[in-house]
Amino acid sequence: MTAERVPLSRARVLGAAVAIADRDGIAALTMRRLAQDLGVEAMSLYHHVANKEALLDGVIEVVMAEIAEAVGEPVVEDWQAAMRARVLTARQVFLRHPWAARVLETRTSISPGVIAYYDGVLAIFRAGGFSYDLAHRALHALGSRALGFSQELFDLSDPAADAEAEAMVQELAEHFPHLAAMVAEIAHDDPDSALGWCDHQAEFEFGLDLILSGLERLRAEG
Amino acid sequence: MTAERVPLSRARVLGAAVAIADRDGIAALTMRRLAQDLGVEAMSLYHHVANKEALLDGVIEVVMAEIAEAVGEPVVEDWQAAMRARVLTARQVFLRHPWAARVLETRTSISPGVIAYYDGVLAIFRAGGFSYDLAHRALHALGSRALGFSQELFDLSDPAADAEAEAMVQELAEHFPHLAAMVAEIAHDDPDSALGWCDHQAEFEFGLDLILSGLERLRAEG
DNA sequence: ACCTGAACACCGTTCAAGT
DNA sequence: ACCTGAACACCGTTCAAGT
Repeated sequence: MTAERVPLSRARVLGAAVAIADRDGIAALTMRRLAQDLGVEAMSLYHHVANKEALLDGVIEVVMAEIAEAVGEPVVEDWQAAMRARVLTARQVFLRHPWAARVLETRTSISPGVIAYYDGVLAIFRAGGFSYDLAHRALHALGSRALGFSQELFDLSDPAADAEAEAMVQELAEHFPHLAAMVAEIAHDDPDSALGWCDHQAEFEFGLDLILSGLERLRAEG
Repeated sequence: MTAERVPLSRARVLGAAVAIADRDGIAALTMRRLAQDLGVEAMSLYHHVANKEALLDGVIEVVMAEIAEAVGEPVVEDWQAAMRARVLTARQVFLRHPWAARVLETRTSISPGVIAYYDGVLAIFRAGGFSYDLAHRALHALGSRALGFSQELFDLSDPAADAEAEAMVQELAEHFPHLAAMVAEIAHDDPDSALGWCDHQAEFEFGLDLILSGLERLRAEG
C-alpha cells in the first residue's frame, strides 16, 4: 500500500501474504497477486522465497510467532490450568487467521515454530508430573486441539449453509431422525462461529476439558 | 483401462477418480487426467459432474458409501463398545484412501453420506442413554475422530521426514530439551504409520478411549 | 443426448536479459 | 545483487460445433 521505495525483504513478503489471506482468503494468495500488492513483478518474489510452498511455510512461521508472543513462557504450576490457558490463547490467534489451520495441515516439512510451541506444551506436562510416555500419548490425544483448533466435518449451525442445510435437514429428517431431533432440540442462536468449520468457544472448551481431565486422571493413577 | 465402449456415467467417473487418487495421490486427480484414464475428452466429464468441486463431493460420497457398508447398522447395546467399533471400522476405510480426510475437510457443502454416518453415531449415543445436549457436545469433542482420523500437526516418527527431521531435532535439541528428551526416550520402531500424518493405531485408540470413557463418566453422572 | 476441439483466463515457474 | 519481461507447461472451464 504505502512505503513504495522500501526494498523487498522476506519479512515484507510474508507480511503482505498474511494480509492477503486475512482480507481475501487463502485462495486469493497467488504469487502474482502478492507481487502486485507489493508493487513488484511476480518473479522478484523468488529472491526471497524459494517457491509457493516455501511462501506458505513462511506464512505459518509468522502465525506461530504471533502465538509464541501471545502465550509467553510456559507456566509450570497447575499443569491443567496452564495447558488450558496456553491452548485457549493460541486459539485466539487462529481465530484471527481462519485460513491458517488448513495451511498448517498441508505443510510437509516440520515447522520450527510448531516445534517450539510443542516443546512448551511438553514443559507443562513434565512440570505436572507426566512421564514422557504419557506426555507423548497426550499429544496424540489432543492432536490439533493442542494448538487451539479442531475441525468439525459438518456444521449444523453454519450460517453459510443456512438455507441449503436447513432445507436439507428438513427434507432428510425422516431418514435421519436422530440428527433432526438433536437439531430441533438444541438452540443454536449464538453466532460466535468464526473458524469456518463449527468451532464455538464453549464446545471447544468442553472437548479440551474432557481430554485434560482424562489425562489428569491417568497421571494421578501413575 | 478396459471396457472401452461402456458409456460414461457418473459412477464410472467417480470410480476412476478414486482410483487415480489412490494410485497417484490427490494432486494427480485433474479433469484432464481423469478424462484420459476414461478414454474421453476432458469436457465430456462436465456432463456427469458440474465441476471439479462437484467431482470431489462425489468422490467423498463414494468413500462414505464404503464406510456405510463396512459399519452396517448401528449396534444399540453397550454404547461405548459400539462407538469404538464403528469408529475403528470407519478408520480402516480412511487408511485405504489416505487422501480422503483432507478432501473431506475442504468440502463446503454438507455431504449426505457424512450426515448418515453421524445419524448412526447419534443412534448409538441415544441408545446408551445420552441426552441430545450431551450427544451434541460429544460430537464436538470427538471431531473428526468420530469418522476415524485425527490429524497430527507434525510427526516425529514420520519415515518421510527421517533424515531431515532427525538432523533438525539433533540440531535443535539444545533449544527444545523436552521434545529431544521425549524423542530419545520413546522407541519409535513400529512402522505402522500410514495416514501421512502420524496416526498410529495404538495412539489413535488411546485418544479415542480417553474421550469415550470421559463421556461415559459424564453420562453416568446424569 | 452426448461428446468434441479450440480457445480463454488463470496458475506456478524457468530463463535470459537488464540495471 | 536484485529485479524484469517474455515464455512455458500446466490448470479449470466456456462455447460453438459436431454426431
